[in-house]
Formats: sequence, C-alpha cells, structure tokens
Amino acid sequence: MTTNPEHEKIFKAAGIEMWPADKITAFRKALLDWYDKEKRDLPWRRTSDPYSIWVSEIMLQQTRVDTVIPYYHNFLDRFPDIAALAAAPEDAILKAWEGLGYYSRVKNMQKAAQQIVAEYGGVFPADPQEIAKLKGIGPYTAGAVSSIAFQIPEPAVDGNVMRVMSRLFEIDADIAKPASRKIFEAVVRELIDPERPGDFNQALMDLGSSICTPLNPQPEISPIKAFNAAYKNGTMHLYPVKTKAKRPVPMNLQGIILQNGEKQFLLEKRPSSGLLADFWTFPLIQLDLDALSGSAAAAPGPPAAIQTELLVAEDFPKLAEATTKAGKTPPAFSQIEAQLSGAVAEKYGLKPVWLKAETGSVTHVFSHIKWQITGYYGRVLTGGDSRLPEQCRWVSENDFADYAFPVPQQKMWQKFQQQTRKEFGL
DNA sequence: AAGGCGGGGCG
DNA sequence: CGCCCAGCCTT
Repeated sequence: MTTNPEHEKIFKAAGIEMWPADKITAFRKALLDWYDKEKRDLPWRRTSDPYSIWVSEIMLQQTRVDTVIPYYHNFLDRFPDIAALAAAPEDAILKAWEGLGYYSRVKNMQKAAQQIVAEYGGVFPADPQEIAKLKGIGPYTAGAVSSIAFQIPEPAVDGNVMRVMSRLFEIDADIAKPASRKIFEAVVRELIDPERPGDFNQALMDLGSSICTPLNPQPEISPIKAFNAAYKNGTMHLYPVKTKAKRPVPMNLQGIILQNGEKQFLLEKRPSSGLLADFWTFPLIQLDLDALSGSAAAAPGPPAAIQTELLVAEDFPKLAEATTKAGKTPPAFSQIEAQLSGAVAEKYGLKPVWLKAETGSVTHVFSHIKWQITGYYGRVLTGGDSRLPEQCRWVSENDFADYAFPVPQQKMWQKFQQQTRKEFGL
C-alpha cells in the first residue's frame, strides 16, 4: 500500500502495516488541525530565514525549548548572519554557547558557515543533499531545515518522532540503535504532508514533547488517538523499545583554586579536543589517592610555615582569627596536600600555601562520566611566574566574564564564594 | 556498531 | 537521589 518498493521492504521486515491513502489523509488533517490550534509561539517559528532556523535546530539538539530561547536571541544578536558566524573568533562562539553543552555543535556550525561562504556564495543551500553535506548537519537536522525553511517533504526523525511512531504502529525496533532510524524515516516519508512538510514535522515533535511523552503519556487526549495502535491494543507501556544507557563512571578530581599576590585566580584552558574542549576552568588534577593511603610516606612538613603565618595575618585576618580561635595552627599539611603541592609544582611551577580544603567541592554528571571534584584553596607568593604553562593564565575576577566557563567551573566558583569568601571575608 | 560528548527536569 | 530526555562525530 505504498508507492515506494524500498519502503515496502523495510515495513515487511519490521512488521509494519502501512495505512491506506485515505487514512493517511485523515491523519495529516487531525495532526495539523491540532498543531494550528495548539502550536507554541516560538521565536524560530516567526521567521523563514534558513540561517535562523538552522541555529535553532542545532541548539535544540539534546536541549529543551525553554533553555534554548535566551541563547537563540543572544546568538543571533551577536552573529546575525552566516558571514558573521563564519568570521567570528572561536572564543566568542564558545562564550555564546556557554552552558548549553555539547560544544562541538557550535564549532561544527561555524565550520559549516565557512563552508557556505566558500562553496555556496554565502547563501544557505536549498537542496537536502547539499544541506546534508554541511558539518554538524546529520539526517535529522537536514530534514528539519529542508522541511521547515524550504518546504521540502523530508522526514526529520528525532527521539520524539520515533517515540510517536513506535506507538502509532507498535514498532519493536530499538530506538537507541542507529540502524532503527531508517525504519522511522520510511514511515514518515509515507505519512508526511507534501503541502506542509515543515509544520507536519514540527507537529509530530510538539506532540511528542507534550502529549506523547516518554513517561505518563496522555493518549486519551491525543488528537491522533484514533490512529494509535498501541493505545487501542493496550500495549502503550511496551513502546518505544529502548535499551538503557550505561551509568556514568565516577571520577575523582582535585580542583586547584589558587590566588596570587594580586588576588588573581589561576585559570587553565582545556585541550582543544575531548571533554569541554577549549573551555576554561580552575586547574583540575587527578591524584593517585590509592597509592597515598598505603604507606606512611612521610609528608614533607609545611615548607613555608612562616610564610603561611605571614600570608594569613596580612591578607586573611579573619582566617587567622578563625584558626587561632579553633586552637589550630594555620592549615596543617595533610598527605593529600603534600601530594597536591608536588603536582602543582610539577605542572604549574608554583609553590602554593594551602589555606583551605573542601572548598569549591562539587559533583557534575556528564552522560558518560561523573566528576567528583574536591576543591583546595591556596595562595602563591610569586606573581608572574615564568614557568607558567602556555594554557594557563592569572585572571582577575572582574575579567571572568571574558572566559567561557563550563557548568562544573561555574559550580566550583559558586561553592568557593559561598564557603570561603563569606566565611573569611576574602 | 559503539562510544564520546553536556546539561537539565522530574518524581 | 536516580530516573528520564539524545543527534552527530569519530573510531
């Protein structure tokens, strides 16, 4: 009952029975009538500019609408067109993406903008095949931009669409598997309204995010409940089929919060590839704590006890007062702190005096790793050290706004301010 | 095909 | 707190 023999094969293999033409027509009407009535008024739905629509689609990958809206406005403000994005400095585009996550998205988008300038005269290509060649544009985004910006009947299969379709047709394919996407694309190609492909795709996604949700869906109020095989057969709880992701692996790190004599903080730029590439954080190191707990490796005594007292008395009167009251000498060197000093001396050529442990300690969960950062605050006497690595910089707090901070860094900074700043009036 | 890559909302 | 949300790139 399809026009396409390729689709026929796919449907047969997946056990899908495609609807007759009149049912497809009725489905389009039910879905689009609902969309016309209920669609949200979103900024990128007020434009037909392919660049703006492209920006919105890249931002909306793995990111909620409410989160995206302010970033969308700010980004278009700073980079109003393809040429502006292509020419922007990297730190500017990272800053504009700060907090959004998956930062390779914006780097790839800039590469694509440069591609468009070089190969398409700066004009966004209006052909799905050409669109799909752009860096960072995969099958979903190619379909979304083609259909929404250019009214080309291409499927835009995201997680919402796979969930909706798996329930409508009781499709057993595992939506976590890349290979399954082909099945859903074939289904949408059969169903998509050639008159309003962009609205059709957006309607499916809206439905998936509001009514046909992953948890606690409301099929009884769905505009397309009459088409929902899983609902009619009482199998809603079985769809979609999706294998679970692995748990993030815990990783313990030490966050090094150092200030120099000018009250500047040491920041380090992360490597240009990998996790949080090119973003700035307080130096993060990973001590081998297992090796530490074993032997009673004599911790070197405070290498600068006198300096410590001087520092504390001079720059941190409240800290000095607090430690005196508690009947303690200024921060004793634990084994960990001795290790820390060794690592900091080796990596950064600095000899800090540690003033507080467990400050700026935070947890941050990525999709595959769980960072557990223990913060250590210290001061260094020397100012501009010649051995400071290339990727490091002493930065005044007033200039933090010029640096792109990932969320774990923002958390460390917040914690440090709450725990140490207020406590000691630094 | 599998793994790397961020961040936030919900119960 | 653990659960959920997931496209594109690289390997």
